[in-house]
Order: sequence, then structure tokens, then C-alpha cells
Amino acid sequence: MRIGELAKKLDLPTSRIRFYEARGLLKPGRNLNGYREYPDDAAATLRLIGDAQRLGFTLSEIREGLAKAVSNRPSPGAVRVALTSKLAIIDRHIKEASARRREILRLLKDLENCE
Amino acid sequence: MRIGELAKKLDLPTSRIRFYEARGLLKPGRNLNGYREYPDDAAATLRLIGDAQRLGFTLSEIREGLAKAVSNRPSPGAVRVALTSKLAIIDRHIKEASARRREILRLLKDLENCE
DNA sequence: CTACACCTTCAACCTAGGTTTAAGGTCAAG
DNA sequence: CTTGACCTTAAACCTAGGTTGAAGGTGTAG
Repeated sequence: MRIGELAKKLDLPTSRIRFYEARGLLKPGRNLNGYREYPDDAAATLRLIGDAQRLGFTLSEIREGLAKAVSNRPSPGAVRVALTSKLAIIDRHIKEASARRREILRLLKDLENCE
Repeated sequence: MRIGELAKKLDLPTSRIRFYEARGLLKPGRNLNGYREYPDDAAATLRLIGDAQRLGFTLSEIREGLAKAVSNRPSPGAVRVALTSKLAIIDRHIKEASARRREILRLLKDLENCE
């Protein structure tokens, strides 16, 4: 599959797919004419990248994860460590956002009292 | 007060204070020698900027808010609109983070079952 | 007079995650 | 042979929020 078809299938710009490759997340083969040739599972990899980003992983972290996944099949332990540390980050995130939320509610309440 | 003293008082680099000025958030006076001279309330303004950032406002939004605050005293209505729309953004944020959290917990559970 | 701390500006650099543009190669159809 | 769609690369540009460095002025103490 060439890059245009892959991009269309996943509805993302070709530039982003090349960008991920530049960041080391993908390593497509090449046709005789130099065109990138993607295996069928490239779509799944790209979806995985999107999912991981949504879970809060950076492209560097995803690159490392993918590298381990291809080399020596990731140990469930390593995956658990990664997920657990990300969970802690998200928890902190939620706590901070909740604090901001309370603060804004307080400000809105103050505002009511002075109108 | 000069920039160094102000920076020390708030424990932030002078570069950041100049950066905020470049973004239009501060407009200090100048001494005869060209040094920036800050009124006492500059510290409060800088704290306000920090608070607003923590509440999720961008520097542009804060600049607009400060501009309205000095020109024609912000109407409580305008402030409420700003806070309410920010509240909606934070709520969405929290919802998304919670969804990510659940997803990670699910993955961790799956991991337990396959160990 | 010399040090030294403090101040100035402007421009370059940084991370993160991309998009846009320029210049050019490939390939099938008409 | 030309046109158009598709592909290539490198480099520039973008937002957001800054930091860093170079080159030089100011002010005070010894």
C-alpha cells in the first residue's frame, strides 16, 4: 500500500505519516521507484499511535514502546510499568484540573454576589 | 522597582517578565537610563497571570482580559462569560482524562489476566 | 580607574507535533 | 508527447511559552 492510500484509509495527511517516520515510529519499505510501501498492518500501527497519544503518551514514548514490541516482544511487566506511570500522570492531571474547576466555580460565585 | 527585584520577589526569570511584556501583558515605565520601572502592583499582575495560566487561560486571553480591566473596568458579565467558557473547556478536559484513565485501567486489568 | 552587578536589545534556539512549500521524479491515459 | 495524479526530499514555517547568548550601556564600591 502506498502512502496516499494509507492516509486516505485513516483520514490523516500524508505529511503526518512521513513525520512519524522521521520520528522513528514507522519504517516502511521502498518500491523500485522509491515510493514508500506499507504492509497491511501499518494501518493498525497508526491507529495504535493515535490511541497511545490519546492516552497521553508522547511520540518518543510510543517510539520506544514500538521498538521494544518488535525486538523482544514486550514483557507484560514493562507494559504495566509504562501504563502505571502514565496512570499516575493522568491522575495528577485530573486532580489539577479539578482544582482549577473548583477555583473557577468559586470565582463565578463571588461574581454572583457582587452583581 | 526594577526588573531584577521584581523577578526575585516572584521567583521567576527576568526573561519571562520581558517575554510577557513582548506579548503585551505588561507595560512598565522607563527610568532615565532606560531601565524598566515597575509599580508595586506589577507583582500582583504577575501573580494574576500565573493564576490565570493555571486556570487554563492562554497568554493572549490574559492579555485581552488585562486590557479590558484597565480600559473600561470589566463588566461582571464579560468575566462570567470568560470563566464559564473556560469551565466548559476544563470539564471536557476532565472528561477526556477520565476516559483515558478508564482505558488504561482496562488495559492493566487485561494485562493481569494474561500473566 | 577598574570591577562587578545590573540593565538593555535583538536574534537564535528549544520542545512538541505538526503543516506548507519548492523543486523535481514516476506513471498511466489520451 | 503532454497532462494530471501521485510520489520524493529538504527546508521553512507554525503555535505556545519560553530560555540563552552576544554585544553593549549604567551605576556603585573600592
